[in-house]
Amino acid sequence: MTSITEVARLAGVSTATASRVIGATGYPVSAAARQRVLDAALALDYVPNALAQGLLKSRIAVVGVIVHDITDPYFAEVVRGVEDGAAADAYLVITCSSDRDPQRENSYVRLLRSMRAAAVVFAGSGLDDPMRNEELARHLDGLRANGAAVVHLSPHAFGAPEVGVDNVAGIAAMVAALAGMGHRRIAFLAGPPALYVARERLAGYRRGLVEAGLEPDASLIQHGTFDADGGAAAIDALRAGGPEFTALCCANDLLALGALRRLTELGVDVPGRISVAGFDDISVARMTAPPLSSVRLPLRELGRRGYEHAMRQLAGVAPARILLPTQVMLRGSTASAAPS
Amino acid sequence: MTSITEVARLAGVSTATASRVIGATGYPVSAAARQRVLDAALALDYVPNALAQGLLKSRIAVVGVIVHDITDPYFAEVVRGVEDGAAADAYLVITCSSDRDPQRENSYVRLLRSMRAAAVVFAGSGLDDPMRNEELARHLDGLRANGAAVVHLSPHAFGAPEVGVDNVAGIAAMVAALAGMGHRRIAFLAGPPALYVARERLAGYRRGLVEAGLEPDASLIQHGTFDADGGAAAIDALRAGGPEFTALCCANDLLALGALRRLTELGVDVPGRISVAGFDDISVARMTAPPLSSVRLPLRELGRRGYEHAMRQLAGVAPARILLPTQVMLRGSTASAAPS
DNA sequence: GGACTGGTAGCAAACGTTTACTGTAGGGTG
DNA sequence: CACCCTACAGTAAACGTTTGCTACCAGTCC
Repeated sequence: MTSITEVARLAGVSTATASRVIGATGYPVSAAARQRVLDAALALDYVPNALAQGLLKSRIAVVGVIVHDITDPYFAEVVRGVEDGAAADAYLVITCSSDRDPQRENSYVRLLRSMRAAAVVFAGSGLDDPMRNEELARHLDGLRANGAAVVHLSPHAFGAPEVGVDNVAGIAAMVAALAGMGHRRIAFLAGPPALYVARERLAGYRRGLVEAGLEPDASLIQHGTFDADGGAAAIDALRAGGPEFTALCCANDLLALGALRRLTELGVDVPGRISVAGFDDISVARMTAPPLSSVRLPLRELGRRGYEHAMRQLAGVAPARILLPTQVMLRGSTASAAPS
Repeated sequence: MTSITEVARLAGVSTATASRVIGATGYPVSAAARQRVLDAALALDYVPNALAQGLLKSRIAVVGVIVHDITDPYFAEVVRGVEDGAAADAYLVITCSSDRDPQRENSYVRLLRSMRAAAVVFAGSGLDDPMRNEELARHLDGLRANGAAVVHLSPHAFGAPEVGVDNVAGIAAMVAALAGMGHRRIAFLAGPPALYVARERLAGYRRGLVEAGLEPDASLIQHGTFDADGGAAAIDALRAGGPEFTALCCANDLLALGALRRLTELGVDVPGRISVAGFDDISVARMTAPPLSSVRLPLRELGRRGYEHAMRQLAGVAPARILLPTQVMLRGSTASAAPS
């Protein structure tokens, strides 16, 4: 493991000079010495020790991303976006799948603190859980005390995300689109009530209904887990409950995919009998049959902007909050309401 | 940013004693001193500096995973598996999406070397590209010279994976299953010819044909990119070429999903007219209509075992190679060959 | 009573960098 | 010629740990 000391020795200079050449600082070094150092570094296959550098700076070129589960396409996209930004600066990205378990999340944050990660990006939504949030608050303070940047990409207990997505407008736009197709009874799969992002989306649904002049009906709203199984279960619950509806709007794509699968199993014609719409527009949405109508979220961009926001924080600028726009994508899973 | 020095001062002991308490080494410390140190650490919210520890050990508790693209469900699963293993040891996982670009891969490996990552897991397959492989060989040597463990999860230029999946047997089993349904003309979407893993899967296809007593026919094999667009394009090419076939076996699920989508667009009945089978069994496979028959790969386990293999390398044991078994999952996209 | 032993504790070096500070030489300026 | 400034080079301290070595103390054994 070659160190800068050996490079300096081979080049016949002090470690200071070697460091100044390698680090490409502006400090003046004679052309001859510079060349000798460069040659030596190449000959010895010298790679600087980031730990030593980090120790000195109390910060290493690493960003942690806390996600629910990297296996969830939503988060994979976001992480990729963070990576895109990071790669440009030679930063590395640490992925932390917390499964929304407060304990795991805390232990990840602690590890990131211990390695002096330059920034921590919370990709997922916060959970309304006083116990958890108190502990989280302590950790956030700790992170910031360590000089790390903290960025949220979803609403959380302590406020709005620094960089986020306009969930309310997005869902409202989808509801408007469905209403525009003649749907009057639009059910909603809302996900877990404790998840702040799910609440925002529910609010978007309500706003969409109001704007379309439709009557809210609590029996049309189903809560549950935020994944495909939750979507399937919600279908069963809705059908058991008996409310009539011709369209189903979902708080995310996984719910919609699960609902779609269950409806297909039950022999319900989509979109003939029921239109189904998702939210997030993960890449799978295009691959189902029928392809899923959804609301496109610029997830990769969200990640990249989150990274950039963090870097600006580190640079001392306090950047403005950003809400990225969404886009309704109508595909085969939605159609005009059948004339009743 | 509290250091162990402050903890020691508050506890009224030397840093050595504080370190021995915090580090939970076996070194004897009196109960009184131990308690004072613990109290001080808690009061100051002390978090050890992993950079300083790493500097001393020339190694930090971090594993890098080189993937093609974290957005590809195959790799997301593998990364999650690595995370599962790592979490148990309080290791962190760095995700590196190289897009199979040699230059990006090399720069990631260099960064991982610079931070003295304890291990690097290459999740994706190698590419038959002499230039690239020469440079990669240098980096692997560098990694090992740094004392890092190196694990491959797919075949690569320098040999078989330390922990892998039985691609040949897997595809052969699927071909056998299709043949068992009466299919005699089975086409194959093979992916990029330069990718070692694609070659293995092609070999599995050939072996499956031979074992089923079927005639190989080069016109039934389509190469292309390893994603959904590649699958769609391959369908067009096959249909333009005109060879008859009743079943389509794909070297991975993304190819199959793209093929399925294109066939649906073209109004071809799946599985009535053509059976379609994928490989990998990513979670989306269950969500398409019809649900995709595929070969289940224990991807998450692959990642976890890869991590464990790396840890054993670090511990000085030279563990045996492992080939994980696969499982054919028959779903709605495959059916008996129509009597011709 | 002296030597030894075992349990604790601390000193200080080492890991690989960066950088403030000091030093030196040479050239320009008054 | 004296002075100062600039360009370059080196010394050494500092970052926060861990750990080998030494030191102290109280028993214990002969």
